[in-house]
This record gives sequence, structure tokens and C-alpha cells, in this order.
Amino acid sequence: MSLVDKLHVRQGTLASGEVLFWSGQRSAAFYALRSGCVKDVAMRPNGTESIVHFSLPGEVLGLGSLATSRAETTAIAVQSARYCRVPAAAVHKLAEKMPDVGRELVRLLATKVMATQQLVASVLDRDALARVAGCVLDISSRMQRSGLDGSRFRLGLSRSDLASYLGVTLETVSRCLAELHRRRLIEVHAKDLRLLRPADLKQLFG
Amino acid sequence: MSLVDKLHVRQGTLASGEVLFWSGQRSAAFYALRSGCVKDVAMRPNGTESIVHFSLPGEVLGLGSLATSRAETTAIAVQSARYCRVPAAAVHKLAEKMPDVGRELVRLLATKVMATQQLVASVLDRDALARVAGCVLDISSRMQRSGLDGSRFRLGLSRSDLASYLGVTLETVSRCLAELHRRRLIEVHAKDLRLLRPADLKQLFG
DNA sequence: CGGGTGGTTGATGCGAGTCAAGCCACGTGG
DNA sequence: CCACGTGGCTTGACTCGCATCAACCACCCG
Repeated sequence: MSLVDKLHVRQGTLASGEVLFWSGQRSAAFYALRSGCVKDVAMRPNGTESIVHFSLPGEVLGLGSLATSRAETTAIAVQSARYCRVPAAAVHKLAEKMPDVGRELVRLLATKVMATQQLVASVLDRDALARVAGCVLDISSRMQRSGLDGSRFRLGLSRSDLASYLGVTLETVSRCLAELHRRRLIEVHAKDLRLLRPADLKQLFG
Repeated sequence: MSLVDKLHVRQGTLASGEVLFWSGQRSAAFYALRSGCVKDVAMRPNGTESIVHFSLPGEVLGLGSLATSRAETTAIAVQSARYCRVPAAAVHKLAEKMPDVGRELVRLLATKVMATQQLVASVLDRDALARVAGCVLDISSRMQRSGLDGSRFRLGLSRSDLASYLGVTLETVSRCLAELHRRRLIEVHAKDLRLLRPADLKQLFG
């Protein structure tokens, strides 16, 4: 039984393009995503924005607000989505009675720290094609972890979202997907994606 | 009074090059760095290694082990260092009596999540010169946060360590530091570094 | 039908990787 | 003491991957 299931939480839905929370907004809570896809956008002083994360069904977002009681990024649905809101205070109160809840939260956070560090490391010293391949594999395995079909899915993010997330341009993303298609490692039609040879994808990524 | 000061902890020292913990090693504990500098290295299947993080005095490392009870990276001292070891079990036990301890730990972790995400975002869409400038500023502000002199310090990391951390080659790091020196934004002699015009550095970074 | 949005594809230039040489500070041993 | 090697750093010349700029296409909706 997972952490969020133990709590009395508020449910909600989002239409595509709708904002879940704004950067800077006062709030100490996180969210469990039930369906859809949500991107986490960091705004820059100069106006440019970059995607630092995206969440798939079964995952948790908004953990940053636990540090400062203030959201550090803006979360925007890229598909219609259902979610549960979990106030930090509720978790902390529950944790006082049930130590396991506290440990679970710590585990959740520590896992995200590591995942993010791995992401940095993996992205930085790879060329564009490997980054795209890695991203496809990442989505696939995250879908599987939530019990969904990891070999055939629809991308929530647009090319330009993916580009920002991967640190390349949208043209490059487009070209790389086309190249992977040409090599028969995947099949892409617009946002529908199918993995043909995951093993070869992994090799390309490694 | 900070979290680690409340705990009964084991102290230790490291010589430059010595390993604090190995990737994969079973252990659920983190470390508070008292002095020196420690790098966090992720090994790849293919043998290459990349630096995902480095810790300065006053900072905490090894949080990854809280997720899996296993270190995810190898921590190596790049200068002789003093540290305190904090077992996860001790924190959790203490947290049961003092809820604030649990919250402090959560805050610590959430802060690191955000910092790491910011790092990704900041590194990805910046050119090499801006990355190096940002890294210098980052070190400077982290030194200040611990009450040290942020305008004049000695780099713990070698050029090649910095290169790995920033996702560029060591030649590029060298050229960028030289360029910043040429522009009179900093002064570098080997590993000794001094900030001359931090405001202009920030502008270059932004 | 026209306009808008998101995606693909092509031509060109630049930034940073690569390869290679050389410098400096260090230590070691003849 | 000097000769020599070694590791960390710098600098230069060449190459290449990706950004940039720009056209074009497919689709949707008013």
C-alpha cells in the first residue's frame, strides 16, 4: 500500500494546458498523478523557460515545495489529467503516529535525488541521438513500472517540450526520431510511438 | 541548531584521493562534510565515469543511500577532509520522538531535489563559457552560505573533474577559465581563484 | 477558404570536441 | 646537481555535430 493511499486527499482533474501550480505560489503539498501527463517548467529571469521534468501516471510531482513551502516550478498538464493533492502537513502529522510513513517519504525523496542526478550524468556526455533514445527508453520503463504497456504509447510532450527537456533543439529531436525510425529501432507517427528493438536502443544509449 | 548536531555521530578524516564510500556498498547513512572537498562519481557499465556532484564544507552527501540502503555513487576526497557519519537509523529513531527532525530531513532532501533539477536546467541550454561562469558562482555562493570567503578560494576539483561535472572537455574548461581571466571577470592561477566582477559573471551566466 | 499550430526537411555556419604539441611543477634516481 | 619521467594544465589546428535560419507540409478549426 503506497503512501498516498493512506492519506485523506483531494482529487482533481486538469484539461490539457491547464496549470496545476505556479512557480512561486505558496503551498506545501505534492501531487500523485493518476492519469495524463504533466510537465514541470522552470522560468528564467530572461523569460525563456525550460522543462526540468515531466510526470507520468503513478508518479509524484511537486516535491520541491516541501523545501521552501513554495513551488519552485510551474506544473502544466500536457494531456488531460487526474491527480490527488497531498498536503505536506497531513503527511507530517501522519508520520508522527506511523514512522513508516516518514521513512516512505524520505525514500521517495532520496529516490528522486538519485534519479535526477543520473539524468544529469546520462544527458551530459551523450550526443543528441543517444539522448532521444534514452528518453524513449526512460518513458517506456516508467510506463511499465506503473503497470502500463511500455512498448507502445503516446507521447504527451510535444517536440519542443522534449527538446527543452533534453537540451537540444526541436529540429534535432525531430531528426533523431526520424533517424531511429529509419534504423527500424522504433516506429513513430506524430505522437504515437512503438518500440521495435529495445535492446538495440539500449545499446545505442549505453 | 542543525540536524546533524543533534545526533551522536562518528567522525572521520580522509586523505586526498581516499574513498569515503563505494558505489553499490551496502549502507544507509549520509555524511556531513566538515572540511575539504569530496566528489561524487557515477561509474558507467562501459567503464567511463562522470562526476554528478561535489560537496563543500558544511554540506551533506550520500543522501542517495536513504533510498535503497545502498550507495549509488562512489565518493572520493579531492582534498584532505573531515566528516561526520550519520546513520539513517539514528535519524529515523530520533524523528519518532522529535517530529522536527523528520521535517528537517525532508526539507534537506527536497532542497537537494530542486537544486539538482536547477542544475540540469541551467547546464543544458548554456554554452561552455556560461557553464563555467555558473560553476564559479555556484561554488562562491556555497562557500558564503557556510560562512567562508566566497570571493577568493581554492578549487578542490581538477580541470578534468570540472569538465566531467559540466559536461564539457577539460580543454574547454581550461579555455573558458582563460577567457574569463582575459575579460577580467576572474583571476586564476592554477587552482587558486578570485572573483573580480561577480555581477558581470552573473550577467554572463543569465 | 484562410490562418494557425506543430512537425519535417534542407542549407549553412559556429561552437566545442578531437588530436596533438608543449609548458610547468613535481618527484626520483643516477 | 642535473637528467628524466610523470601528471595536470594550456594552447593551437582541424573536424564535426548540432544550432540556426528558412521553406514547406499536414492538420485542425473558424
